[in-house]
Amino acid sequence: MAEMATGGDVPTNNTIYINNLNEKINLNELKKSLKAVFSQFGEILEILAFKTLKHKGQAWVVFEKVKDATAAIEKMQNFPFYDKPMRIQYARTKSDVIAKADGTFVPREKRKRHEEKGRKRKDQHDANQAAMGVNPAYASAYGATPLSSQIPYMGGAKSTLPEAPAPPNNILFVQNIPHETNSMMLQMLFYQYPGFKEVRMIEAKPGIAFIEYGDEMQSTEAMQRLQGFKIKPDHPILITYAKK
DNA sequence: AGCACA
Repeated sequence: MAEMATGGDVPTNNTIYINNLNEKINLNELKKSLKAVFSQFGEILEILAFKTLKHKGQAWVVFEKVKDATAAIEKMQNFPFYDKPMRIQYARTKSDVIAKADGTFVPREKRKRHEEKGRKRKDQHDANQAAMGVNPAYASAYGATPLSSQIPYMGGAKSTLPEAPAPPNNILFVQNIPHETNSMMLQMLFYQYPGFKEVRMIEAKPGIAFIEYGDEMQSTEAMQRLQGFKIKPDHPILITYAKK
């Protein structure tokens, strides 16, 4: 039943386990950036990260659907995140949110490693197995918003901007960015289109950014794909060419 | 390196 094609030697799971994360980044920002990075693959139920010795530099991202976790592993493996390549695998065990949703959650006791260990392991294993099938309990509980539905496709029609549009440029000018957005989030968004070079945000001017691509064809493609993208609900970004 | 359930 386990498919081993991706993410190392661990069977598929709703949850991805990420390590080699930059330990200097504070947890809130880290989680926000992870959310920004991985939301493109599907609905995320939860992101967990801890700063304890044993768990720093690691995070768990729980997807509603296993296939989204699979896509995330394939597409984001070794992605340079805060200057370090992410290492991504499936998590070894099912996340509590998932177990709760499919009815297989068994509260775990305080860690005791001296007694009944084998037996508890087996119970956990059985619970995991029991949930491997279809899980209608949570399948419809979350309204995933596919990336495509967030992107108003311009369909070749000229966008009628109030001001004279700038001529094509390999650098894009992005406006209406939520103020809590950081450059890593934007990098994640724009990196997925070919030719991506860099993101530049101006500290003194929140809400805008410049995104550079190798050439105009590439910047144009990215602009069309990400035009109106909502980093935050009811807050579509506006992308134009930067002025030369 | 390190697989959790703040």
